[in-house]
This record gives sequence, C-alpha cells and structure tokens, in this order.
Amino acid sequence: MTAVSVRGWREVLAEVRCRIDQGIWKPGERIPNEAELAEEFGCARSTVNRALRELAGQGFLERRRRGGTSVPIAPVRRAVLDIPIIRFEVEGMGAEHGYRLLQREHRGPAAWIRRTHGLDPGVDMLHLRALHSADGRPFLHEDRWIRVDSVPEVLDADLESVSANEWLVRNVPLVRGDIELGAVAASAVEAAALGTSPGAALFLVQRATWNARGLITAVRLTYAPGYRMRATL
Amino acid sequence: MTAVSVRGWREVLAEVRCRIDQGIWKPGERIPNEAELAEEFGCARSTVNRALRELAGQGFLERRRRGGTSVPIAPVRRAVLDIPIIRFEVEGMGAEHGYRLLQREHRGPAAWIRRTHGLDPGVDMLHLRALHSADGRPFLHEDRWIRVDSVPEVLDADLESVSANEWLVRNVPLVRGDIELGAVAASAVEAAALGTSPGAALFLVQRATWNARGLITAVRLTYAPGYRMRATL
DNA sequence: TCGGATTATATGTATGCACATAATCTGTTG
DNA sequence: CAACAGATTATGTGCATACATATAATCCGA
Repeated sequence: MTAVSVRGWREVLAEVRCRIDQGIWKPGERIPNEAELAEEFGCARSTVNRALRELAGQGFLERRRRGGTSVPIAPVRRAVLDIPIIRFEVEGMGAEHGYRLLQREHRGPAAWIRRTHGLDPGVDMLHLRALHSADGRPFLHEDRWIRVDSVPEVLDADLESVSANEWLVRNVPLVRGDIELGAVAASAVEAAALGTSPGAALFLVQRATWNARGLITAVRLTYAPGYRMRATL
Repeated sequence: MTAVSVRGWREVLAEVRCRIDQGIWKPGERIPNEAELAEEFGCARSTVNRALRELAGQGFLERRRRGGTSVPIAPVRRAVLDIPIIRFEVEGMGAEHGYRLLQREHRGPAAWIRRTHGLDPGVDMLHLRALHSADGRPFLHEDRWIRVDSVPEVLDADLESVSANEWLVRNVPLVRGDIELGAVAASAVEAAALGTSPGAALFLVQRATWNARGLITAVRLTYAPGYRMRATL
C-alpha cells in the first residue's frame, strides 16, 4: 500500500472521497477504521475523525459506533438550499429590488392558517400581502400571517418600506421552522399581482417559523412563472 | 455572570443558541472569543470551537479569523433537502412504489439538453421516460438523459424493473451536481402519464450530475399535482 | 438451541498544547 | 496623508491522550 502523505483533514477527506468515487471502496463495504487510516495517512486519529465526520454529514459515508464506517448503498443526496432575504436574492441577480405592500389587515387567522397550524379563530394576527419586483417586473407575491402576541413590536414596524420578510429576519431570532416547496395554480389575486393569468403554474414556498411559545409567522411565497430555485448538491 | 456548567459541545451550542434567541447577543454584535467562553463555561477552547463551528455552519454565527465571532445581521436561512431514491420516498409515505418504463430510445440529445449543457448533437445518449406511482396512483414522471460514453454499462442495465434513478445512484458515484426547483405547466405527454390535464401546475426538479469528464446524466422530474417537498430548516 | 449477560471494538468526545493563518491594528516613513 | 511593514489577536488546525458510549460479537447457562 502506498503511504499517502497528507497535510490535513481536508486532504484526508479528498483522498477518501476519491477512493469512494473510484470504487476502491464500494457501496455496502466497510472502510478501514479510523486508527488504521490514521496510520496509513500518517496523521492523528482525530484528523481522520474530522474528515470522516464531515463526509458522513454530506451523506458519503455511514458511521456507527462499533459498527465502523461504510459506504452507503443508497446514499441520500443532500442538497443545501440557502434562503436569502428576498431583496438580496433579487439584487444578487443584478436587478433592482422593488417592494410594495398590497394589503395590511389586523384580524383573526384565515381558515387555511387555522387548519395548518391548529390555531384558535380568536388569535390576534397581522395579515400582509406584498409584491416584490425585480427591475420593475413582478418577482414574487408574499402572503404573510404574523401572530401578534408573539411579536407585538410588528404593529409599530414600518412595513411599507421594509418587507415583513426582512423585518422579521432582522428582528426575530428564528428557533424552528418548516419549509414546503411545491407548485400551485395561480389564484386570481396572485395572478393579478404577478401579471399573469389565473391557473398559471407558480413555484410555491411555504414556510412557518416557531419558537418555544408557538407559531410566530407563516408565509406563502409564490414566484412569477419561470422562476427556478437553485441548490447545490 | 453565572458560571454555567456544561457537559459537552452540544450544551455549549445550546447555550449559545439560547443567548442568540433571547437577544442577549444581538445581530451585528461580536460575541466573546473562544477563550473567554471556554473559561466561562469551564471547558476547553476546542470544545467551544466545535460548538461555534457547528453554529456557523448552520448560519447562526459568522466567524472570521482575527475578526472574531458575531451574530449575522441578516442570517442566511439554510435549509437541508434530503433527496432520497424515489422508491424510498414513496415507501416512506407508507405507500407501495410502482415503476413503469414508458419509453427508451438511443439517440442524440434533444434540443433542451444541448442548450442546457452545451452538448454536441452527435453525442450518444440514452433517453428514458418512466412513471413512478404510489399505491397505483401516478406519483411522478421521470424524463432522463444519460450520456452513454460516460456510463457505457447502462446499455446493459435492466431498466424495466429498476428505475434509472436507482440504478444510477447505486452504480455511479456522484461527483458534482446541480439542482433546480420550479414549477411548470404540464405538457401533453406529462399530463397523460400523470393522469391530469395539460397546463396543470407541476412541481419540477431538474438535476444534472457531472464527473471530471463531463455530464453523466440530466433528469427532469415532474410530480403529480399537489406534491409538496419538505425541507428542514 | 435460545436468550441474556459480558466483552471487545469502533466511533464520539474532551482536554491541553502547539503552531498556522488571516485580518486587524498600529506605527513609521515617504 | 497615504502606503507599507510589522505586531497583535482570534480563529483554524493538528496531535497525543484519555475516557465515554453504543453495539456487534461472544460466551455461557438454562
């Protein structure tokens, strides 16, 4: 066996990935344990550990105490979605971000919010609808519900100039969240805002964020037709 | 300051997150350095390092050498998308997975593939269309192109019984990939396969995987109406 | 032969130390 | 005042060691 000399955990990682990619270590097989690899690579076990832990996190390895480390038979491809503030997303495309508040009402939760999050009809909520645009063209429609007793300050926030999205990200530390991605036919309201026709296929991002006391905000984002969200694998 | 006693990096992590969540350390502020935290928590600096590194990876902290660690002003919400083999996804819903190959042809790349990946019209490709179902109901339509010279063995693979998706994941180690998510109106072919009507809003996942020598496979997955992909934040 | 207790083993984690690296700060010099 | 060089400092990384923990493997008695 060639004594490969490595200079750090990143090189251990690269070498191991290389062996997986080249099929030297095949799916389903156990790879040598950390101590053996450390000896082969001429580094400390903790260095090997760091590299293998990283690869396991990325789904390229499976590790179990006492069971050793193996190449997964059916690796889960894990993609990471970075969800920026919408303004940054638009600006990142090299376009000018525009924002317009379409509607603001202080009322109880709509039926779909109650259903989805098990809320009482009497809960005090702020409902906002807004349109984000890129270089003047409609970009996405934001339909947001904020639970007022979770974030009372929001009633005083100037949501005409700063989007609720941005205000919340900056002011409410997130604790827990769900995201759902899908496709929906544009409703009449959405179609009007986005300048398309009802029934058009829209990319949908639905998010809810929670903290220890319960729901903070739920939002339904529908993107203008043709939008693609990119993720890195 | 209360001397918080911790028993490991996970507790350091929890305590730090707690302080961010409670606003003790506000967005834009620098937090104490590793050495100071280690002293406060009564643990080694490397333990603190492990916790802070983890939090930085999750987007809750920003770290710079010499610059210290701070709470990001506009944290990037990072969602992790696990993309399983389709069969596992269906089975994970408690449904029975079905698979049917609709079409198989050995030809040059279609226009959209050439355009997207800059391929020569003469390149030898395998084109497959298939339908995945859950408990007999159409689940998703798979439109896949495989570059034959990258994976010559695929010509001999039995793709009637095992989906190309699954065959590839098991046989081709992935090196690099892109994913695009979006919404499209169902084409006539897709509508027929999925049992819906043309123009229906379909959730679209478009993936391309590469290795050092170039494109291996590109696939367009369109899910039956109503499908939602879930991600954890 | 079965099942439960025991042992062995691979990974998980913590620690203290050292040095590397990057970026800020500072002071000097033209 | 600007530009550059060096000092300073916080994080990044590596190592040796020790102990913790989960679990596969084995042993042993009923």
